[in-house]
Amino acid sequence: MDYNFNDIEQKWQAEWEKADIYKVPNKSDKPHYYVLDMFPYPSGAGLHVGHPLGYIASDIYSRYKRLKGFNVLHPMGFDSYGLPAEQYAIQTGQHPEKTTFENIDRYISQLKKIGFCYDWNREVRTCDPAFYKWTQWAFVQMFNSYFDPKTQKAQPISQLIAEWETNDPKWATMTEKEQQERLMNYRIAYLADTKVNWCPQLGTVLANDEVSEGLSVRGGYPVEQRVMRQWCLRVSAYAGRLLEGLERLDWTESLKETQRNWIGRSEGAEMQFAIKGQDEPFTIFTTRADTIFGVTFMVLAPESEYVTRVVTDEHKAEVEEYLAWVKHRTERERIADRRVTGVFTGSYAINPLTQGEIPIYISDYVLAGYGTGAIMAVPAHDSRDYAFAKHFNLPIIPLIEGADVSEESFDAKEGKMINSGFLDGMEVKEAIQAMKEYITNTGIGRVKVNYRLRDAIFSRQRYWGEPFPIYYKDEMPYTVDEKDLPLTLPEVSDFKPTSDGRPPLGNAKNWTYKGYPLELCTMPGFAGSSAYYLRYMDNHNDEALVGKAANAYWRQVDLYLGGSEHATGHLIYSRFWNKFLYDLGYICEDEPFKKLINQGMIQGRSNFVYRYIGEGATGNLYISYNLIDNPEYKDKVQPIHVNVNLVNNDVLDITAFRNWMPEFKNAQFVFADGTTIEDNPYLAGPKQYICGWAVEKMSKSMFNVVNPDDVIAKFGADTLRLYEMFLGPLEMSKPWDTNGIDGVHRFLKRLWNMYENIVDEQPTKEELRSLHKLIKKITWDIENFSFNTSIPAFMIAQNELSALKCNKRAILEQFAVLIAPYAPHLAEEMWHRCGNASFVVDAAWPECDESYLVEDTQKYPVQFNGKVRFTLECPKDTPKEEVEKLVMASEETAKYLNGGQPKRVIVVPGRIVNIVV
RNA sequence: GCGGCAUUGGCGGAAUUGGUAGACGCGCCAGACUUAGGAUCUGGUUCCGAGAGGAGUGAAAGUUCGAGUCUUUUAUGCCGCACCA
Repeated sequence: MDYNFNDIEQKWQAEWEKADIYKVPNKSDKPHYYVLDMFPYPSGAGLHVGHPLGYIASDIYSRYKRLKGFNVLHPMGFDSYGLPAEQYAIQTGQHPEKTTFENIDRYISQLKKIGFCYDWNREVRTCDPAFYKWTQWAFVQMFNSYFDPKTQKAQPISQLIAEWETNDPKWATMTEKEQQERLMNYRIAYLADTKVNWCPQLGTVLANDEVSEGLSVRGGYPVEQRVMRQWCLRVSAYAGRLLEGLERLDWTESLKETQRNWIGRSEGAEMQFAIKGQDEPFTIFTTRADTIFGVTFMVLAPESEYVTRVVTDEHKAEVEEYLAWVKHRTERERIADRRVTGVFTGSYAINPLTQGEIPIYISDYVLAGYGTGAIMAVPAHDSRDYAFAKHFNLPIIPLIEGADVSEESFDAKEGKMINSGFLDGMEVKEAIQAMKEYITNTGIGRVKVNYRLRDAIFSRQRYWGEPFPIYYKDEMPYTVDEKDLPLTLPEVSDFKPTSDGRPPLGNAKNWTYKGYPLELCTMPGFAGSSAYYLRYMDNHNDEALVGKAANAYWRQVDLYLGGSEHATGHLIYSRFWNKFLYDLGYICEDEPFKKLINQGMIQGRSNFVYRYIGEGATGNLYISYNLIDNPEYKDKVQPIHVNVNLVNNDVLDITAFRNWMPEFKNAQFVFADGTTIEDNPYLAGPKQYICGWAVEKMSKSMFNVVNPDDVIAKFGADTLRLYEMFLGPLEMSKPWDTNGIDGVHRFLKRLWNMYENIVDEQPTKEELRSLHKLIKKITWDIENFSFNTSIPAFMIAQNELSALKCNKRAILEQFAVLIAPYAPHLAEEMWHRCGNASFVVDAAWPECDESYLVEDTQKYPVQFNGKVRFTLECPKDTPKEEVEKLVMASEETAKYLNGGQPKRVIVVPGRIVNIVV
């Protein structure tokens, strides 16, 4: 009986679709469970074999949960607004909607072939007006809300207005524009002049997580700093809650740590320093208030608002020159070039404790966006201050006993304080505490918590994104009425910016609302992905993002699977977005994703041929990998990537290679045996050309991309699913190596062959033991997301049952259920072969009966000094003392004791015996 | 610099509470069937050694009757953050 995976898979996929068996109701007596995959951005290249890894794992889990009696929500959709489609549109003139939809269609067809149990009735697309209506709606809510620091919650901004109307006489006297400007300082979605990452090549600003080392993540173009008026989301207000919420999440420690770093909480103090000759003091932030006796200068960020106040006339020219120089530097230059730079302002601050005068400098090592943009410099105990002090010859006062600061600063928070007035003799930690109390009591400062997390810049000067539901009246923004949402993306004559530099929406006709101009920017990629998981719960609801009942039923994502590259972007933004909706009472859970697993990256496994470039090279001769270290070829070959699809088990398909590209048409080879003559390939094997290999990123340019469609055509979706899991632990990154796939494919064939003549006989004890061992193992594996170890367990069980010539329905039927999450098509066929008319998806997960696992005898490995010498078999539940007697009486023991006496005999019941000699 | 994760045969990896290291698969070797094999089946395959035996989980030390697993030090690789005061 042939394993005709093609027929089996197509047949069942059609049956499932016909019966709509993956449709999930929003109401059920069953317990609910929500399994979510991070939805993909449908790129033009289609899926490669790395993409479905997480989808397969979550599919196994979903199917398992369903078999366990849960109502499982397992949806899929598409993150379909974004830069690549628009860049492509600019290059080709094709509408991004067209290419996006084509890509989505391709993704869907690829995904469907793999046999996932997605409820496609729930599909969402972020570029669909019915979806982005709710993205815009959420933005309007953010515009109309403020963050109340007392309750640490978002509140309607009407409350703030009401309070000002009653308690702030100034409010009534303000013009509408002034009122709007004031409100703008409170709104959760607000307009502000901010320093942004401007990417000239992309023609847009980018969020911090979209920039890496001064280059755009998408495209790798240079990014520069610019001040622009932008929409921002007050994410930073939620910093404390975002940090604290991590405690309650079942995420990996490394991911939580990444988020903690990104949020960057630091506890310190704000302190006021008087400026000599001025009335108004200025404020600095420090985590080391204890070092105030060692302050020898102050530093302001170049963009600090204090700068104009402290610059004296004599230093004005010099300062302006420095500020101009700083301004022209790009982020990239600053990162690359960390020379100490700075300029003296001419002013002096007064140390509030010593009353000493300390010079005020400006330097770009102090960041305007963090703390107050001003610091007190303690060169002895901060390496950055130290470098600055050395450069400008400023004094360095050590504050910790025994610290040698002649060569470098002593940054550690340990040791006894010296030169520090009333702090002398204290440990650093005590001193920090004492100083905090001192500044609080004397009023020269206050204890303050600072976060590194910045507000999210939310404007993009692009076309292919959600339009802002905002229009401008008297230059102030107002929201489009909710009844008029969605505000649909208009057609434009050109996807590029307008000739006068306005964003592409400037090319749209009649882009107005109530006669006023609409916002020209669109929202960033993360807008649509920030609440999509809520929309799946109730995606056909026209009245709300998610209906109360649906949300109360599903509550939150129980299991979220995706790549770790979203640790600081998407996973921060959606937590923020979720908390905001929670505050306003639209949803019932404060955190969106209860448990989160990052699947590892699948790397490519590249293959190489070695072109001979030594003496007399024709450029047409290729040396087999096993020979390249021979003296005659060593250092005379050049590795060339070869398409991995032309290679099998590292053996090159010569004909396919010659046909691959014109330059290889006449390729000649030195084969593995050292000869160049191509003999009849049917004769005596090794006329083979062996390719070298390396693990690299999976990419087109390395010719190591493997398409799941090809794998499915050759081996079937079930083999693909099993093999992806078999590769290794889900969370590890690992290379895709098609070589091993035969093993699992053969296993499925052998399994399939067991279902030929099924009989209704009573299973034997051995058969039941095999089955129940398997039930126990697979259940444990799935519960613990250890999918890779299930495949060997199936193989072992199949081997055992096949050795027992098992063809009993009672066993084979259960086996089919167990393997159904992994290989759903084959399992369905096997299930039906056992005589079932229902779908295996609706079967019940088998329960392990431990009584079948009990063995009659117990094997004890017997160790001598920790080394196993032999095993002793004795009846089950032999008492400890009895086991010891049996061991000591054994001939083998006498042999290894060699006449000596054991010092000690350790018997661990049910486990092992160790004899110490 | 800070933080997280990893390191086990030729390769991917297994070992779930400290208890027989190398399961399972690939590859390789031998055999069977075969005109043929990139098909199928059987056996072998950590290293050294003919064997008895010895060594062995990146390295070093420690705890223990017993360590891949626990502790300390250290090396290498991957990932994240990084002038955040």
